[in-house]
Amino acid sequence: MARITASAKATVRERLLAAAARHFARDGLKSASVDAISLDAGFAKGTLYNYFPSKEHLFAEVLTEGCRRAIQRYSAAQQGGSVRERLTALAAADVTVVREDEGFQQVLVREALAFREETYPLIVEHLSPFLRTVEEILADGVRTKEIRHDRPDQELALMFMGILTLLYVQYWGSRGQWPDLDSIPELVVTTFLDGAAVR
Amino acid sequence: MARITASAKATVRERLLAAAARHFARDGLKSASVDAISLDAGFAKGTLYNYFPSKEHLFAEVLTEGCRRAIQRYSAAQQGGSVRERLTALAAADVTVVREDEGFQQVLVREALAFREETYPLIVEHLSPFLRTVEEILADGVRTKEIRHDRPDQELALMFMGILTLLYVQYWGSRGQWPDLDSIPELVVTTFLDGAAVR
Amino acid sequence: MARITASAKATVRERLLAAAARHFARDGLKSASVDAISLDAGFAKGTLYNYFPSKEHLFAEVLTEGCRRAIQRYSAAQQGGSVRERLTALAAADVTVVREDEGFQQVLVREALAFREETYPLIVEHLSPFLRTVEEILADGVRTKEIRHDRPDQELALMFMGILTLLYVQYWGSRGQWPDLDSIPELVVTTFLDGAAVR
Amino acid sequence: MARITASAKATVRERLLAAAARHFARDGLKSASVDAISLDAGFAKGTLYNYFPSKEHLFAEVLTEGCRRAIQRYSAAQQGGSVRERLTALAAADVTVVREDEGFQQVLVREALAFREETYPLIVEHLSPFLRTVEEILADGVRTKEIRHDRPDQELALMFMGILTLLYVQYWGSRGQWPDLDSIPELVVTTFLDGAAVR
DNA sequence: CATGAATGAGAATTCATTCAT
DNA sequence: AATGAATGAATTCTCATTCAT
Repeated sequence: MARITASAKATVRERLLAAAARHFARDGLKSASVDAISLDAGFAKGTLYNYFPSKEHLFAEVLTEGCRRAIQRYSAAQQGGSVRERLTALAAADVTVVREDEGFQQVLVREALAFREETYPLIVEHLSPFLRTVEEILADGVRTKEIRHDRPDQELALMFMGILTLLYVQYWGSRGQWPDLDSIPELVVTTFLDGAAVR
Repeated sequence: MARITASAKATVRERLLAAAARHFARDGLKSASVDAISLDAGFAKGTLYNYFPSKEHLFAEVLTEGCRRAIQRYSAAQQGGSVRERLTALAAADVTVVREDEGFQQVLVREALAFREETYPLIVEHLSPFLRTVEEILADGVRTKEIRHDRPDQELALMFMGILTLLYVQYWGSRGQWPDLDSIPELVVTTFLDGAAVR
Repeated sequence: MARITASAKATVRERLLAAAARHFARDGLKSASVDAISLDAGFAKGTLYNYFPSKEHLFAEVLTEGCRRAIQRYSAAQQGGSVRERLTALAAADVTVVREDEGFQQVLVREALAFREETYPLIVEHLSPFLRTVEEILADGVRTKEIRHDRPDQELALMFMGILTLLYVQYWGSRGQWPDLDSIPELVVTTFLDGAAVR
Repeated sequence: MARITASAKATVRERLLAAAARHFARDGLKSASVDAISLDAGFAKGTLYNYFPSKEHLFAEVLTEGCRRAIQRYSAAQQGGSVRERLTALAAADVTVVREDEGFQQVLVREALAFREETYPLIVEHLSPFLRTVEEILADGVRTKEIRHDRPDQELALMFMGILTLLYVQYWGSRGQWPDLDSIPELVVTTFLDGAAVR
């Protein structure tokens, strides 16, 4: 089966990555089995090693690929409108990505919440553009007096992303019971902006 | 007075559990080593099996023990005062517990965020008393018009607990950089009640 | 099976080493199977790893143990007598060791002839006392005019050891046809001292 | 004139054999990699299997080819002159072959010293013409009283070849420190004929 | 009870070999 | 004829668990 086209190779690679994402999302790095991943992708176990030198490298590639795809999250953020509108749009873009790449994004979220030495830099690299986008929106909001200025933008941005992450976890954990993906953008924004207190 | 019993010589079982909590918190269920746990507790590895039938049982016991200890979280909640005061007190009590039993609480949080089939019931069992306490406070708040009534108490309570958990994760992940434990009660309450928007 | 006596542990270790020596002698480092060695020694495959951290370490230990036992080779050399008598005695002592530890000595000889980077230092360490003993005998012989002085002692000593090694290899290769072990001491000495030419 | 054909463009098979000889000489049968051999020869790994059915067959072919080339060793032996002169000429011819085909000859020597069942017949087949040539020279020498008659010609011939082999091993092992190739013919003859004893 | 040596199922990884292109 | 992707048997090594002492 030699002389396969470059695109065919890329397809195999993608199938392996996708299977790996599913397994890592469900089982974590340690518990996921290389054999099972390969088999799940439709190949014998040896095949995986023609594409990735080790389980750890495969995991890193899943993370990287997840990040690469997630770039759309923040690049889709629109420029104009109120802070509420822009944050909602950002969250909506994010939800779209998550819906399409559930495995990858689960792995990202799991790693983000685990804070492991080995993957921390990768995760930070992935999160920071998203965070910066949020910070910019918030900074604009402070200027327009939409956002309170008694808490640092960075901390607020972290909270926004945290609440969003939280809702994903809740979504995955409840198997879609509550919340569902579609309601997440509004939920995260109202939670973040308005709080629970009566005004 | 509690201090007297607490300082009493730890039983073998408790030492094993504490060591297990530390290791599970750091390494997770799969990566933690039975051998290392036993050794860390000051025993040979065989000893552990005189107290727990398997690694999985040990993990479950750590979870259970963590829950048992965490009961103080919500039982310490005071009855009177404003919603803000009561939620702050509840969070403060929670922080106290976390500070004392960091390993156990990390394991709980990690499991809570992973939503694994095997441990889900245990986690829910642990969370529900806490959640119900929050719900009660919020229900009181709705009655006193301190809390908005356009969102179900249950969902709001979940968000409160989620934000609290988030701050713990952020605390552990940043190695105490931000936030520190002491600032968490106020942070969670203001985030939850007030939101980021200017009023 | 805990609380085994120290001597029982040593026995297990020795059985593993002996089995390893047999297998390494026959198959070499790469082809020998850790599982087969453990099984051959009468243990399950995992047991070997309670005594040696890796196949390479095991191999090194076999080499080291072979060297340790081979110390008798040269320490048994008598002081007095003619060069011929002393060399014969040295070779005879060597043959005795080889007869008792055939596996170990085969591994040593194989490694000595392979000159691999990894084991070269160990081999040299093992050979040098033997070589020095030969050199001393030869130096005495030069003084007493028994040995020709037109070739460096070191090179002559290397040749002596080489011829001895050669005879072992020939013995193992011919499966004892020629030479047999008993005839080796005289053979090596007459080959080394007298040469094939008529005088 | 031989040089013309020799410098002719090597066929694929010959390039593969040459690469294989290099790798087998360095790494041995087991550790050498089919992949690396093919690549080293300038082909993809599949190509090798168009010429040799298996790694073992390839190894056997390297051995056979080494033997075929080594025929010059003994065929170059001159007829006239003293035993010393004839043996020196034989060794010199041998050294020339070794110098040109180092990889092949290293594989041969390694195998000769390992005495493995699988390759023993091949090795013997290769050695016997060389041995017979030596035996003939020695038999002539016995007749002319140049060679002692108290030891069988066959054993003496084996020792001569053994000492020669030994010097090659020592040359390879010391990376040319001692002896160098040029000095080997005289060394082997003087060691073999004269011995170390003063006459 | 505590111990820790022995166990062996299981996991990651290697690599000679096959075969479609 | 050359290629190199796919294969899967084989191998090393890990570690939870057992159990004799």
